[in-house]
Amino acid sequence: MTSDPSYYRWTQWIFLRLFSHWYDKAADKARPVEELIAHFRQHGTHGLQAFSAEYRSFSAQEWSSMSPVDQAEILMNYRLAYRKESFVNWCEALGTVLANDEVKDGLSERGGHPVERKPMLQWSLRITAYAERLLGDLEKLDWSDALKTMQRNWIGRSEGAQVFFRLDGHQQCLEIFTTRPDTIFGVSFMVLAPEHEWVQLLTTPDHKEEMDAYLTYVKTRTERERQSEVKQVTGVFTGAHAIHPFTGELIPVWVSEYVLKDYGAGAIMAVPADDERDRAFAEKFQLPVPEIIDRKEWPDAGREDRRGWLVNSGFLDGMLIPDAIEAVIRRLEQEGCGARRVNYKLRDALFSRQRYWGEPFPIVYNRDGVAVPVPDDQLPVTLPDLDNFQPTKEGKAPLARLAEWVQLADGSMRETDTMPGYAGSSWYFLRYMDAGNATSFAGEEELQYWKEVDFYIGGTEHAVGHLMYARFWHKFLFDLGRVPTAEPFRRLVNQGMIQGVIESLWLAREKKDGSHYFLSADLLEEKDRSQYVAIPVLIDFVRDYGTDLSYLDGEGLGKFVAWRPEYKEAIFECGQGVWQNGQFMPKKAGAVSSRMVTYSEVGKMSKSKFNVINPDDVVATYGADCFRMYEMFLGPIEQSKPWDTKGIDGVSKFLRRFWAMYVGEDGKMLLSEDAPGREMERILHQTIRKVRDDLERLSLNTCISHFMICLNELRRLECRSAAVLEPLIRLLAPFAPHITEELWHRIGHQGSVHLAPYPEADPELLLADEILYPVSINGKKRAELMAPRETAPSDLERAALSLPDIQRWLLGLEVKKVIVVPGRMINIVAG
RNA sequence: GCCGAAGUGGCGGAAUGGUAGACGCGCUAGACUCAAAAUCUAGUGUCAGCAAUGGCGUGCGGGUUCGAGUCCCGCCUUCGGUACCA
Repeated sequence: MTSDPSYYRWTQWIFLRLFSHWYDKAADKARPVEELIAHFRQHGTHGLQAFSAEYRSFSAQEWSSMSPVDQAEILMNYRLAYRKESFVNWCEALGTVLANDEVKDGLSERGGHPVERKPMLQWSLRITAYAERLLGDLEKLDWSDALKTMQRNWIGRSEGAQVFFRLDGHQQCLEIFTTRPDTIFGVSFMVLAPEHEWVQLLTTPDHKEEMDAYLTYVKTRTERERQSEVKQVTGVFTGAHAIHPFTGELIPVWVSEYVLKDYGAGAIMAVPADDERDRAFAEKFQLPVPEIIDRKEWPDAGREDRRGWLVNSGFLDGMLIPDAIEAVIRRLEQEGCGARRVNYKLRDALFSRQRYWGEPFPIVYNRDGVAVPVPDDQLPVTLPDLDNFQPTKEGKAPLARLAEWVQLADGSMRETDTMPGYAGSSWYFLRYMDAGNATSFAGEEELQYWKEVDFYIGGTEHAVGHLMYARFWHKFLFDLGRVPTAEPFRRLVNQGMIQGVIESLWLAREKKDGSHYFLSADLLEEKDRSQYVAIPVLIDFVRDYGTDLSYLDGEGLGKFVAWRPEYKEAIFECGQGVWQNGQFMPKKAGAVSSRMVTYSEVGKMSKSKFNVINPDDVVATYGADCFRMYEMFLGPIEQSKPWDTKGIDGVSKFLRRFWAMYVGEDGKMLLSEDAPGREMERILHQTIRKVRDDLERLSLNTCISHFMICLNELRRLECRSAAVLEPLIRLLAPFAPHITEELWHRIGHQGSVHLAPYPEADPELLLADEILYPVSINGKKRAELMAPRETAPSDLERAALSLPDIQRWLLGLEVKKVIVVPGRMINIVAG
């Protein structure tokens, strides 16, 4: 649906709104760019509180004298959809950009080619402008705490200070962010991210060679690796020095991959005395570690507890940490070399993809290269047909191949990147409210009627991706007055993931005799594991799928290399022999067939893992109702588990028996108008109550078992009474929508069963006349007692004590106390 | 490391502090059938016993309680999330 032009027309439309709006921090909402331009014209940047990437100030006059190209560039700093240089995982050999998922240990998952971090001009969405609201509004939502915590951590708000350090021999000041400005007297070095724009500028000639080598090394490392290998400390000295704002001391400036470009200012002041990473770095490179916090009074306190007295810290000496933080910020502000600052871990969302399948951007570039929106009345910009979906040699998106599509008559050129999957998925729920609307993404009246999504059931895998983007788009549309609520999803429950088994082959990192070399999983020893990369295999090729010994036979290997031509000539070491180019060469006589064991692990079912099981097959065999009920029956909704059809027959039997209750083998209806027995009514009403209760707490698996129990009992009673069986259809309708609808019509109703009222339990009919009491001695059950519902506790006690079994057990014991819980149990305390 | 969740038969799982293992799968036996499938009936935690019956049983060790899978304390294990976040 999101890939249909009549839908993505509105995705493009929303994108253009994002493009033409900026975030006003004073009003705390998005406003049209025209208003920003008006402000620039009158006041320049004076008095402006806007969310932007760079802080630049200019006067009204300076603005007016700028060229249109320069003005456009300035505006890009403010637009909510904007273009900037971003780092991507570039794979030269494949000529494409890869997702973090597709890169393993610096090599592409496909083919094992080197991948490097490369800056490219990309569209991004300024979600960071909404960070505070995305954080604050979480409070109002009826979501699980686990999910809220995840979003909070992802947004990662931290309070601290930005500090500017003058640089020795340079004009510029180096900006850093710290949550602990009080430790400023403990700074013994500075660290820049390798991508920091001043690395080249600051590196002195005698350190240049070492720095270039280091930067080359860092390029081969993905962000994920840089963040996961905590133990290895690497870095290079630039040769430059910063000047301490209070002491005037010279502080060496280093570059290290442990500092990330996109967080804070991309540079830190390192305080080895109070930061583990800084300390490890100082130890490795023998930098001083000045002590500045005295924690003697709080021996158990960690860094996070912020307990301690400041020492060796100039004017901060003798202060407690929280007081020192306040004092130092005040002083930094007075001296104009720093300010209080709130920082977020959340980063702007990369919105460009160099792929074919995606919504085209409704953007053209004029002769000056300025991005210009396609007018609303020319939307949608549709995805043109293409016969080659590869990126171009220069790394441009596949659409760039279509010169006649890209090049417009007036000399301007179309954007050739496409939008990512989450573009369409960020607002689809709004389209459901008014799917056919041709003049708006959804009509105002419809939006007012439906408002937001009352109840959203989704997997945790969307916790910080989809759910964050959708909230952001929704808030933006709310600012525009286009949706009535500030949040899209009021209540949210995380269902467990249906997992799959991921099957992979081990590929050696090093080629053997110039060929790719795969090793059967049963032959790989633990110690050699780091020398191999797991290459996922389409599970259709695998024999004994899901077992420890799942494998590819010769046929499977043939399919594998046909599917992955880059491994056409690879060597497959199978143990008993070697398979290559469709031939199996046994090592010794007697080995007949190849058996390439795959590595199996339970994980999410995902297109990228090639382990998706299509429910169509199950639906074709068992029907959609059965599939639906079996999924419910599997277990608690929030629990993840691998997909397994082992128990599906039970549900299938239930549905067939259910049908057989109503319809005879000759197709005739079996219902009678006879008055139902009391027991039948009780069974029905107890089932109604239990199903309603369990539905309320989303315990769907127990609902299904209540239906099974109900059916078993009604079958035992040979129930045909319409007074019982008619409400039962309505009760089952949400669980088995098709079969119930069919039965509903067969028993003579016209409308849909799904519009009929849901049955309510009659409390009068719920209670059984007799209750079977367990009789325990000291908490151990020794006998049972059947008694009428209204029996008084004292009578129950007498009856229990007189049971023969109980008398036998009580021989030689003294009864000390009898506990009777009416309707529940009887316990005799004896000793 | 931190945060979160969970440990119950051969398996998926059930149990407001009150009969542990509901319901289903699987398995065993029987009925129907020439036979099989399908269907139906019965049994199925474990140990001892022909049986009646009894002992033991919810990861491990303690505790609270008339009574603990459930509550409390301490451990173990597994799964999920997350991490050079300055």
